[in-house]
Amino acid sequence: MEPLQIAGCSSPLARQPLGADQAAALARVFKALGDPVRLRIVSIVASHVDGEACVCDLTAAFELSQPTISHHLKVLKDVGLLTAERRASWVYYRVVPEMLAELSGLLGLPASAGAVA
Amino acid sequence: MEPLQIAGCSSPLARQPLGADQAAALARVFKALGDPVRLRIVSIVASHVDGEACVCDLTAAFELSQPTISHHLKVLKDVGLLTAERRASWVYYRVVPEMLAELSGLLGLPASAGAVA
DNA sequence: CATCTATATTGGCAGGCGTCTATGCGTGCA
DNA sequence: TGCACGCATAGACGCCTGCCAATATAGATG
Repeated sequence: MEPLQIAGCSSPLARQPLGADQAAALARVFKALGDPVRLRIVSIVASHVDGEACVCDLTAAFELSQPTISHHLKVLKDVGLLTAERRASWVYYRVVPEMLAELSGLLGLPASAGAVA
Repeated sequence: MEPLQIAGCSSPLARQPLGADQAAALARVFKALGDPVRLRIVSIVASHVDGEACVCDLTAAFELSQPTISHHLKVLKDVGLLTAERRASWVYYRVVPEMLAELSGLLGLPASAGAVA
């Protein structure tokens, strides 16, 4: 279960139809973001001090069980959106900026393709 | 089932933790993109001549039944990623550039937060 | 080693999702 | 008016997913 290898698909969606393989790889990432809790987790981690947060920070932010948060973290890590690092008793998660940038660039339009004034 | 109202959340994910409501609204859109077929549909429509494609163009691009394609189109339309317009016997779909731009801006990092050369 | 804390894994369950076939609806045409 | 075509909807079925309680693992501490 590799974290995904988005070859050179930094071009916008509108340039040419996505291949089946690229679409499958990208869909995994979007699906990971397609959950309110996971979206908030990414946001919390990204906006946290030093860009990292431990699991205890996250469990405190939701009314969900610790295993559930751990599960969501695993999903986000598996698709390459987060990385984990253990320090002492705590595990700190960080976002992978390149991955967000990759998605952002993919969705980004080729300059004023339909932008309303 | 309104197509979503992403108020003024054009700021990057990392600025501050997403509220539960914003996260729920955004997750709907990402979830819609979290399917390989739908991702390819968006890409095909976006890259098609005149930026629009009819259902027949899409059914031809997949080895899936016509109702399945129609279902995916409904999902994409419901979250506001596509619009539909009937002309004669055909229904033409278009992407909503503002929606893609919205997502792109949200994922976009606040300038070189970790961009590798 | 015993134990406590922090996190991960397992297993189970209810609900959601993707797909199909069958059918309905709207449009163009003879 | 009737038929053919393009597309949407309805219903069914199997799989995936999100949630939890229970348990396992890893590190710190005594």
